[in-house]
Amino acid sequence: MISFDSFIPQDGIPIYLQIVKYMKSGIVSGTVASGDEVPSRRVLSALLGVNPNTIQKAYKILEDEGLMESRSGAKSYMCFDGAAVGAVRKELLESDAKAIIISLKQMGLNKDEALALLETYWE
Amino acid sequence: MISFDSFIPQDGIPIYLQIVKYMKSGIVSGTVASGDEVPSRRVLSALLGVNPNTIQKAYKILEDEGLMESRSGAKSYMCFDGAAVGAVRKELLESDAKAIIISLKQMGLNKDEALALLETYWE
DNA sequence: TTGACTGTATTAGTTGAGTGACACGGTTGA
DNA sequence: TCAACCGTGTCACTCAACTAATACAGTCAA
Repeated sequence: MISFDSFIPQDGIPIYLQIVKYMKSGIVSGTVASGDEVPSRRVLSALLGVNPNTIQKAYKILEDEGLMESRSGAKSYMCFDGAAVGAVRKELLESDAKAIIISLKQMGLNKDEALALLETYWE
Repeated sequence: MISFDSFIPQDGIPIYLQIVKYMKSGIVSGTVASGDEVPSRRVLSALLGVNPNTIQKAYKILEDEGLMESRSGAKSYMCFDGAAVGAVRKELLESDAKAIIISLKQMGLNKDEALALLETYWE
């Protein structure tokens, strides 16, 4: 069963997108494996304090992207191959790096200052 | 007049929040000074390709936070002191660093890998 | 079969963003 | 001086996206 212990919601970004990203991050880091059982819509919605439909929206995206399988009435499972992992990894790294660097550059930081900032706040 | 040349819109985040953050980043980096004239709602909306009301929403927030002054019919100007700059700087660094590190940690990267990622994509 | 779980669909409320109109301030020229 | 005009900020209305509330339908084990 996939764990959502380290899921940290952020303001200003749709929850369902955060969930999609969290799952993809898990795929990349290896904490989410193909065949893993996924928490039901209701269980996860109760855990995160949101509506089951919000979870459904996230799961639907993962299903449409071929990373997950759902059957009406039955439990849902992750389902992907090695090529998919590579694609997701590339997608996440590029989008994250881009967003991060935009933020830091707009603040007028140079590369060294940015690296120092990450050092400071990492823990 | 404040420049928006280096404003880069991002998907999934409300535009008015991005504008607020961009202005605050400018305050921190020194490209935006107290007394600087602010582009009118219409001018900036045309420049960014969004609606004047979206700009208005961003400006309203900056005004409510005491960083900007607007008078009906007249031009708007930035207005803040040194203490405000320090507060905004702290706010931005903490929120950005937090968001960045959440993203990277969820992907299972350790500190060294995160620093290497930033090096790679900085340019 | 039955009951408790599962995924799915329909509907409504809140928030972001677009369209248009109004009201105020400062400049210009008679 | 003063009236017209243009740019400015502000507000009310509308549409779409995100989230919530509720009801419906399928699966599986006892």
